[in-house]
Amino acid sequence: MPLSPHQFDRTPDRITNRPTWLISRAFARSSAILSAGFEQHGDGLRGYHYRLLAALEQWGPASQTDLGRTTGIDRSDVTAALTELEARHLIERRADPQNKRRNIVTITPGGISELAALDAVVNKAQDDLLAPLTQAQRHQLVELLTRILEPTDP
Amino acid sequence: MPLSPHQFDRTPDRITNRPTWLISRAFARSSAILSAGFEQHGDGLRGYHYRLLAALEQWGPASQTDLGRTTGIDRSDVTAALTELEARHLIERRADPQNKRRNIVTITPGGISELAALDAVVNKAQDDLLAPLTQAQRHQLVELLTRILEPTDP
DNA sequence: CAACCAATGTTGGTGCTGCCAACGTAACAT
DNA sequence: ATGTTACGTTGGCAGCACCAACATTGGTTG
Repeated sequence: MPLSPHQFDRTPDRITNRPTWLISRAFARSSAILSAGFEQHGDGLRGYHYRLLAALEQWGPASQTDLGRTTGIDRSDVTAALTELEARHLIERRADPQNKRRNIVTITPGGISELAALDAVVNKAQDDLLAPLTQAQRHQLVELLTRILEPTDP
Repeated sequence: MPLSPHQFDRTPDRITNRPTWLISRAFARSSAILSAGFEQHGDGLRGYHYRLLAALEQWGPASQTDLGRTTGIDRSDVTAALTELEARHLIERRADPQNKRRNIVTITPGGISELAALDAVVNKAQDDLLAPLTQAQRHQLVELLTRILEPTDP
């Protein structure tokens, strides 16, 4: 009885239990939740902008290359995202007197409050995503994912 | 001492310990590993093709809409990916006599052996990705991710 | 039966993310 | 002084996810 609907109520085993598949699905859900949140509170800002603002707020002024390194965003994408942030007066770029090829990027007070708003969005996304897990399980998940990511840093 | 290099040897806390961030990084790693593998054994096939072949091999012939439902791929993307698979004679499309708007998609013997090759790539990707984890931890991770994904199916 | 609505495949387009190549300028190394 | 590296910028590409519109076909309802 091919093509009957109840044949399709689960994903293929070959795929379902594979970490790479699960991670891609988790990422899809996570992205959907985040972008929905960004769209609501959206001044058109997205993940890249959030990462950059967070890095700036946490570490203070930095060059664009350093921002790229710490946020995992390519130099060229950093340039584009910063331009959009600058247009909204959320960051400032000024030339480094010590090194004329370098821009020193600073977060503005407006950027800090925007970051706070985005933080709320991102925090809520964590809860939405991890709703089915207990606190201990959430911690476990973070631990495991961290371990996966750690040894590749250098 | 702003802008000193050792200021940047870690990612911002605000981001680092957040599941959405970790998942996005894990996905990035996973994608990189997979696409590297696909490129080596690549006849230009990518994730979509693998998912579709796997679904067909596991469940037998199906309509495109059903394939989309089970693989989580949009109808329009299913169409495109199947066209590419068909050009390589890895699948066949034929009209459903019972329902003229429907295509019945079948995997060919060539498709099955291609799937086997891709399976090897995907299996290796699991090992590469989860290298830092013990078997128990891998199982734990799968369990946690599955739990996150489950309740949103309906 | 006729009129409407739902499903199906197709086309074409969008957005986000992650990359890479090339360029000019500036700093550094030898 | 020369060559090499770092930096920011521009422009492009690929993969994944998603959406809108359309013609065709099937089913449903008045």
